[in-house]
Amino acid sequence: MHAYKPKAYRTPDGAPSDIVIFTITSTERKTAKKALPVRELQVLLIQRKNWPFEGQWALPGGFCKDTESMYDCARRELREETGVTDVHIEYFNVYSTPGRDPRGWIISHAFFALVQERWLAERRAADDAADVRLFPVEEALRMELAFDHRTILRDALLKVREKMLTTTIAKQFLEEEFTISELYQVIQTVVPEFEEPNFIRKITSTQSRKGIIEIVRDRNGEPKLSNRYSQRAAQLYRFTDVVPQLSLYS
Amino acid sequence: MHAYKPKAYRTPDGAPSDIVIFTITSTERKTAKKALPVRELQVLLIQRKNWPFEGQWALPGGFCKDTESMYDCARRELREETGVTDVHIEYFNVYSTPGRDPRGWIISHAFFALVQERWLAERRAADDAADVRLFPVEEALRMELAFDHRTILRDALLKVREKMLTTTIAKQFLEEEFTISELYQVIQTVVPEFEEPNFIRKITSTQSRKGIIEIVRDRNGEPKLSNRYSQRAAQLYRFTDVVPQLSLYS
DNA sequence: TGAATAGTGTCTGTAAGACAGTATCGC
DNA sequence: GCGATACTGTCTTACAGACACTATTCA
Repeated sequence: MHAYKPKAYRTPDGAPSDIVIFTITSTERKTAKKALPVRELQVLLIQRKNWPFEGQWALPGGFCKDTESMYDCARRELREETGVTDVHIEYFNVYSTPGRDPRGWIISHAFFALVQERWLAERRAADDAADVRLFPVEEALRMELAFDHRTILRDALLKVREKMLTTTIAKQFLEEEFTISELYQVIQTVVPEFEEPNFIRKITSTQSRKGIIEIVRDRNGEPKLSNRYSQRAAQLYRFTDVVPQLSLYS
Repeated sequence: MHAYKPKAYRTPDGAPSDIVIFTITSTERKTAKKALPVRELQVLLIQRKNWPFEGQWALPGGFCKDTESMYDCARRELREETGVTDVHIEYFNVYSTPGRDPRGWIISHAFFALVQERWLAERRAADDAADVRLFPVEEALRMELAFDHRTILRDALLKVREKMLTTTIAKQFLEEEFTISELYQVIQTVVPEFEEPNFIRKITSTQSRKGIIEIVRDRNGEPKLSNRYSQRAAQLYRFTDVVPQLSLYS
């Protein structure tokens, strides 16, 4: 009936995805023999080797193809930039302020990914990047990043902090089996102001939330312990499939 | 240095925003004289009068211009479709599955808006729409909507339900001052399975959350009451500026 | 024995959850 | 007095928060 005119108006010059890749690095403390490692939240940046923002650090990302969804695009870029597959990747916002990219009208879709440090071991630079590096988040936030990537990084960090406290994404930074101290440390690494003196009581003996983790037992039904970081062996836990439902009103 | 070739690859044919406009309708019960109204969650749809999906119902929305951000676009579309400004509007997801729009490669950005029924009083159809109507959400979810709009509507509803229980967006559906019953009713209208026998105790006398609402007092410092819906006058409350921080771990 | 981690015991005050009871007021 | 809304009283159990105490093992 009505003919559709596809190019009556200007169309975008590209729809990329940008990915804020977070990891937690662990470094052993030399002071003590068996002690909890020092953990730090880091973000992966690449140094641009092309115009615009040549030489500046930027979030990894790239243009979406017409044969893939934004989510596919983000996963592909993550694989191409880091070699990593099968990790937690989540969309969180769109960045579309006019003029945000000197190349034209480019609408960027921001994802964050949570990756274990060991998956990044064999990371490799993509064509587009002169260098790839991890930076502590606090340092990255003080840098002058390409485009509006500092804003994107700040938003991603706020989102991850919120989700760290309201969902079970902490498991992305932990082994399948972990001790309560490790969990506590991971939460504190992402949310520095988090402090909870009676943490172990709350999580293990509070009816309303103890369902989210469970004690690991060996095949004899005996509680499974670990002394990786301690003299006295600690109980191992794992996350269950329970999806916590928080509510203001109940 | 490196010349930038803007049209080396195919670029998107458009980046629209689609808006899921929710409202709660109130209809008086004829049985009783002073009684709480029957409330229902409704969504605004428009009937398309152009190809594609001519004649089918769709979410309001439209293409973004290169002089505005996606958020600006959504607000403009909301104003054009309903005449409404200054309401809660929030971005929640991107829809980009290849083939989702027969007109080409079109990446849609989905927002939801929460609007009071009375703001929709003087709504008017846009050029593009043969008709504009409110549908109960449950009915809209059973309809065959244009494009992937049923998926978008379903996702929006899940998001709004989650936010209804974890943030103070309930205030978008209430007057500045409201009674506890009205608040309870609004929550139940959006989240039908919500039930909380001791609701009034929790919200008014629990240290950890009573900060989110406060008693309204008149200029003499006397508690301000309302008997709009009841024989016995009920205490009026208002939301404070407190932003609730929910946490699994504390 | 001390350092480092991993817990447990116990007490107090507050909150959750259930459910019955009272209050107000128009018809 | 009834119906409809709006609370309050009271009781039991659960949880929060504090803090001292015990447990395990290695250097």
